[in-house]
Amino acid sequence: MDEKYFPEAIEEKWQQRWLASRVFEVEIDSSKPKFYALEMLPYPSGFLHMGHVRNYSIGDALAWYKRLKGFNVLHPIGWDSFGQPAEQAAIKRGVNPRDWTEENIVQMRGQLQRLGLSYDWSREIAAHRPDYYKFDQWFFLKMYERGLAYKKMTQVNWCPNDQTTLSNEQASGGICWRCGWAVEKKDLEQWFLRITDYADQLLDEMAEIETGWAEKVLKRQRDWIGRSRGAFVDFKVKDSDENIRVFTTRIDTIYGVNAIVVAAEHPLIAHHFAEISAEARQTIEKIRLDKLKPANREVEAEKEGTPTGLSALNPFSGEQIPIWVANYVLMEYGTGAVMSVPAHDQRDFEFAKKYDLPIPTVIAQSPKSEVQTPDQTESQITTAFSDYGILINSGEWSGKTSEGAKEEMTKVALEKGFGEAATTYKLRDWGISRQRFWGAPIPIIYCGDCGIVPVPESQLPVELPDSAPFNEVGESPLARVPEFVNTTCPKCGSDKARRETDTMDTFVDSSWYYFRYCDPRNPEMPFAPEVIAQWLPVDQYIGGDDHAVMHLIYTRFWTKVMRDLGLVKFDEPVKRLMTQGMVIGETFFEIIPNETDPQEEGKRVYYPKEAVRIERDAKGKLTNATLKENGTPLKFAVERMSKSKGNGVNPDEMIQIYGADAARLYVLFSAPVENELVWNDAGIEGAVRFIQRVYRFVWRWQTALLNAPEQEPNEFSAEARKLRQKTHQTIQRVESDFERLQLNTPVAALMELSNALGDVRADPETAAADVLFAVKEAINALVLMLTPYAPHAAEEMFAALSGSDRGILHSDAKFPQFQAELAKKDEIEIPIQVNGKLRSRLLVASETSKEELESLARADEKTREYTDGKQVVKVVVVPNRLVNIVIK
RNA sequence: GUCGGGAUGGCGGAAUUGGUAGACGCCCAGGACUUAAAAUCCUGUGCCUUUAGGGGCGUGCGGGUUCGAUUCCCGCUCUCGACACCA
Repeated sequence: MDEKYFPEAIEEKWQQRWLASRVFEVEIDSSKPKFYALEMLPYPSGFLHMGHVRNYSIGDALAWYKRLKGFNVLHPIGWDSFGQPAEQAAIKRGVNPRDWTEENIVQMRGQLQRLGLSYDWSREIAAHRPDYYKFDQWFFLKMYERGLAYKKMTQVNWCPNDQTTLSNEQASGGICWRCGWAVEKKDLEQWFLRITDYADQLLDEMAEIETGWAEKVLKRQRDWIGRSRGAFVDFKVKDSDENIRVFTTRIDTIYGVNAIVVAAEHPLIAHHFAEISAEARQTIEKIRLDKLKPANREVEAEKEGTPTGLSALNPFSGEQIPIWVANYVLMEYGTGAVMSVPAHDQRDFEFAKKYDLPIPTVIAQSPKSEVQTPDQTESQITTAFSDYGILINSGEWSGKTSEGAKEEMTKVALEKGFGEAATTYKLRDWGISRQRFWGAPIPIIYCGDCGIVPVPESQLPVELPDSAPFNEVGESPLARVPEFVNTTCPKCGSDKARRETDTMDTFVDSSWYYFRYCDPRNPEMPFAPEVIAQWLPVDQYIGGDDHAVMHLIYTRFWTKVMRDLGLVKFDEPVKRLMTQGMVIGETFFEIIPNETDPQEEGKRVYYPKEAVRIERDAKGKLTNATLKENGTPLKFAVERMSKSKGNGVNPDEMIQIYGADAARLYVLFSAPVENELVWNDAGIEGAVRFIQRVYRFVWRWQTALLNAPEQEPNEFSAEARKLRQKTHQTIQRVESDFERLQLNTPVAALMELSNALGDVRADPETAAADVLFAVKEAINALVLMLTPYAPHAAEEMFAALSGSDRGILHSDAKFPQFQAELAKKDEIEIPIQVNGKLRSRLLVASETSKEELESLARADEKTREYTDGKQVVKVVVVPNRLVNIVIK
C-alpha cells in the first residue's frame, strides 16, 4: 500500500490478479446457496456509455454483497452481437460485419474490465458465433415441430424504388428514409412464433413474480397483451344470408345499437362492393389509404365514415340498423366490426354526433338516476356514460344490472346460435423474419417437390457465409449468395432446393442467453437441463425499463416453451427484476425556428459543453450559457445522455481522471437505482474524497492495527463503546438496505462510520488496547462493506489490514457480523412535544419506563414554560421515541 | 383521453410500521495550515425574524382523521412516463 491513493495503479493491479486467480469463476457448489445476478447483455457498439456503467455497477455491487454473504454467485456477461449496426457499418464503410463486431467486443471487454466488474469471463458468450446461434436454430426447429413456428402472409412497409422492406421508423411520414419515395404496404411471407398461444399464461403466471417485479413493468406487459373478455354477436345482413360478427365487451348495451361499423378492409365491403354508391366508395378508399400512412401520434385522427347502404338486424331487438364504414374501427383487432352504442361508448358517441345519428340511452346509473334517464333528450347528452348500471329501454331485460345482463345475454346468444363468449388480445404473434444478413439464418429449406423442409438437427448450424452483397438493395442479402441459397433437399435429395434467406429477429438471441451462461460450451444442447436446475431462476435481473415489454415478454414466452419441451421445470425465469433509471446530463442548444410553420417549435442544434461558456450564480445554479465562439445565447436543459446531444460522458475518461472505484461509487450513491441520475462532475469528486479519507486512515493505522492483540479487552472506554456502537449500527443499516436493493443509502451510512473514525482522537502509536480493538473492528467492517462499491480500493486496504494480499475472496473474510447488543444506545434523546410541537429534549437511559418518562417530561424546565398554569388533558408517551403533552 | 409514477433546502437525495423533517453528499461562505496556491482539516449552511436568548413558518395546493401527518383519507394543480381510436 502506497501512502497516497493512486487509483490507476491499484485498479490495474487488482484487475490483473482477479483475472489470473479466476476468483469470479464459479462452479456448482452444493455447500453454498446459489445466487444468480444478471444484467442485460450489451450490444457491442464499440463504446460503453454511462447507462451501461450504471447497469453493471448495480449488478456488480449486488454480486459482491452476495459473495460476502456466503453465496455462490453466478455473474456472467456476453454480447448481443447480431443486429443492424454491424450491417450498417458494412454498407457505409465496406467492413465485414463479423470483423467489425469482433473488434468492438475486444474494445468493450477492455472497458468492462477497466471498470473492474466481477464477471466470470469463462462463461462469456456472443450471439453471432455459430456455437450460439446453432441453438437459436435448434429452438426454431423444436417450435416448428410443435406448430409454434409457422409462415404466413403479412403486410410490411415496402419501398418500390429501393425494392426493400422498411421498419416503421424507416417509413416514418409515409416516405422512404433513404430515397424519399412513397412507402407502400406489401404482402410478404414471414415466419411467426405463436406467442399468442401463451397469452393467458403470460398474464396469469405473473402472479408468481408480482412481488419481485416493478408494478409499472407488469402493467405495461398486461397492456401489451391486452386481454379483453366479452362476446361475439352475429348480426344478420339484410337481404343476404351473410352474418356480420362483432366483438363487444358490453353486450348489455345491445338495445342501444344505432349502427354496425366496420373497418374499410372488412371482407363484407369487398363482397358488396357493387351495391355501394360511388360516393361511399370514395370515402372508403380514402380511409383505406389514410390507414397506410404512418399514424401521427400527436393528435387523434378526426373520426370519419360513410354509410354503405347495407343494413343489419339486431338479433336481440330485431331492429334494422345501417352498416357504416369508419376509420376508427381496426381490422386487426377483434372481428374488424363493432356494434356502435353511442350513448355508452365515447368513440361511438363522437361518431354519432358528427353524423347526426340517433343516440338511444339504454343504461341508467341507478333505477332513479338523474343522469342518462330516458326522459333526457338526446341533445342534452354531452358525453357517453360508459359505466355499468341498470338496463332501461331494453325490452324484457330492462331493470337488470349490467353485470347480470352480460352473463345472461351471452348465454342466450349461444343458445339461439347467434353468438358466444369470447376473449380477444392485443398481443400478436411474434414475426421473426428479417430481410437482413447479420442474424441467425432461419433453418428452413424450400424444395420444389417436398415444399417446406426443416433443416435436420444434425446439419445445424446453418452458417452465415463470410460475406454478402451488402450494398445491393432488395430482399435479404443472403438471397444473392448462391453458395448459401442453393442446397439439396434433406428429404428427397433433389439439388434444386433453396434455403430460406431471411434471418431471425435479434430478440430471439436475447430470449434465452442467460440459460446458455450456465452451460456455455455445451456442443449438443443449448444447455443441460440438470445444470439449469442448479442455477435458475435468475435471482436478480437488472436493466433499463426500455425492455419492459419486448425482451421481457419474449423471454418469459421462451421459458414457457422450454418448460413445455421438458427442458426447464419452472414457469418464470426471473424472480426479481430491477429497472434502473436513465443517466441524464446538461445540454446546451440553440433553437432554429421552423420557417414553414412558426407555430411549431423549431429544430434544436446541440453544442458540446466544451464549446459553451457557462455562468452560474453564487449557489452554483446555471444562469446563462453562450457559445464561446461568437457569444450566441444558448438554451439549456437536462436530458438523456447521447452523442447527438453532446452531453455524453466517456467512461474511459472518467476512469482515467477519477478511477473506476470513484465512478462506480458515485453512480450508486447519488441517486436511488430506479431514479434518473443527473451527471455532475463535482459529485464524483466527492466520491474520490471519501475513498481517499478511508484510504488515508488505513495507511495511518495499519501498523498499529496489525500489531494489536487479537484478544477482546474486558473493558471499553466510553469513546471505544461509542465507536463500536456506530460500527454495528452501520452494519445493520447496510445489510438491511442491500436486502431492500437500496444502494444509495448504505454509502451514506459508510460515510458516517468513516466520519466517526475521523473523530477518534487517539494516536495509533499510543492508543489504548480497547481503542485499537474498536478501531480495528470498525475499519475492517468499513472496508469490507465498501467492497461492492469500490472493490479495488477495498482489496488494497483489506490487504494492508490483514497483512496478506491473497484477496478478500481467497481469505475467509465475510460480511461483518451484526451484534445487536453492541449497536444499542445506552443513552437516548427523547423529544418532548407540547400539543405536537417540539419544545424540549430529554437525555435518558434507553428503556426508561413510561411512567418515569412522563414525570421527567413534566418536570422539565423548558417544558414547564409551556405547561405551567395550563390544564394537562393527556400525556402520550412512546418509550424510546417521544413524549407529547396535550394541554388546553 | 386512459393508465401508472412523482412533487421534500440552491442541487442529488434521507426519514422500515404515523413519532425530533432535511441524514449523507454536492454547491457556497468563513477559518486553520501555506510566502502563495492547490490539496487537506475545522466551522457554518431550510426560509423569515430578533442585539442576543429566542420566536414564527416550512415536505406542490385545499380540506379531513389523529395527541401527533412528508407518511393515512378526500378533492385539486403541476410534472415525468407508457398506451393511444383495442370496441
